[in-house]
Amino acid sequence: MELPEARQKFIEAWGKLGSEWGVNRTMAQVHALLLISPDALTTEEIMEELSISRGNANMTLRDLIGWGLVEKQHKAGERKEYFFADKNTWNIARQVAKERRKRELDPMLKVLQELSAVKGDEKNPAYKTFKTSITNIGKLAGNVNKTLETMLKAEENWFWGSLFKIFK
Amino acid sequence: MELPEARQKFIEAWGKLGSEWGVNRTMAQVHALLLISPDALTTEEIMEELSISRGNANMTLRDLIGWGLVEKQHKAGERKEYFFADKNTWNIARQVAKERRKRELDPMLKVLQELSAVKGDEKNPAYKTFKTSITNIGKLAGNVNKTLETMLKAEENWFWGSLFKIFK
DNA sequence: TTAAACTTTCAAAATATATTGAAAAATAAA
DNA sequence: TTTATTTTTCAATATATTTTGAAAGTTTAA
Repeated sequence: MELPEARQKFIEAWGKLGSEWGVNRTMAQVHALLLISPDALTTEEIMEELSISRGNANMTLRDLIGWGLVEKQHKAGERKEYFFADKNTWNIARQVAKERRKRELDPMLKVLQELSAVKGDEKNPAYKTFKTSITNIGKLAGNVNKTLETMLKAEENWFWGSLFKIFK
Repeated sequence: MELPEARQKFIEAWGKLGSEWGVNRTMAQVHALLLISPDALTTEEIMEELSISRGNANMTLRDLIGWGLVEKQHKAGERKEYFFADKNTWNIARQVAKERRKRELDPMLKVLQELSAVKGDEKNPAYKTFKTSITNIGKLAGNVNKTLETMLKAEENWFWGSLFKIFK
């Protein structure tokens, strides 16, 4: 397979994966494009390559910057902005984990906390089941949270190395 | 907080979380409802409680069964079907991990495999960057895959225990 | 059989999400 | 300042996803 076809396929696959994980497809595709581009690209180039509008490109790039996956770059003597993606997959994974924790896990833990204070009659099966489920989900979420905490602090080698030492 | 309000809040929160992770909101809500219900419910009861149509309830329940999260139950002398969710959070997590791996990670690994065979000129920066990115993403995906493999085989205690032993 | 109870299907409608594109705003050189 | 360039905004539009509901299908009991 030649490069242009391979690039196209990767951009498509990354976009599809993103949409399966609740990430806007275009955002995943812009990220994919930047991941395989050696140099920073202009909005214009991104619009061109992915056939998307200026507005879409602009918003998507801001989102990617908000996720900490892309950075602006300016070049000396140039008016326009260039965009560049961190290509270190460990950084990417950590950044995504960090943001999703903040946006989704933290609020969920808060809700579970609130819900665990529900009042009711211990003899009521509906009450007992509710409490048990909430408690168990809370424990799982807590474990996930602690693991993410560790992951965020860790170096890549150490993290996977430790996992594999244990998981044989 | 009293039980009815708490139930409502949980169903809402679970639905929202689902939609952030690419799961149809209604599907997550039906799952939530069954998770906090001590007994198996009929389609009728689910429709009523969540104010959804028969068609929607039926399709959603089939999906949940397809994900291995819900089971049909029949009661002696009854015509209609009852639906029941496994309440063990470890089973739920494993089931979801297993299905998503099959549906998303496996196909992605296959694509990355194909793409790593791209032909090109080692002197071309676009080629070099592409190859490096694909290789690195492939390595990360491989590590995730191995970790999931271990998780799927493991008992809950062993899995988290091992994580924490290492992660202090 | 026949009929009642229940489940499934799926085209149409409703809703939600993403995208466009042109105007307005911001920025920086002349 | 004025002008040219670039970025941002956002109402309108397009697209994608979800939901409905009624008809068709299936199952069981009489």
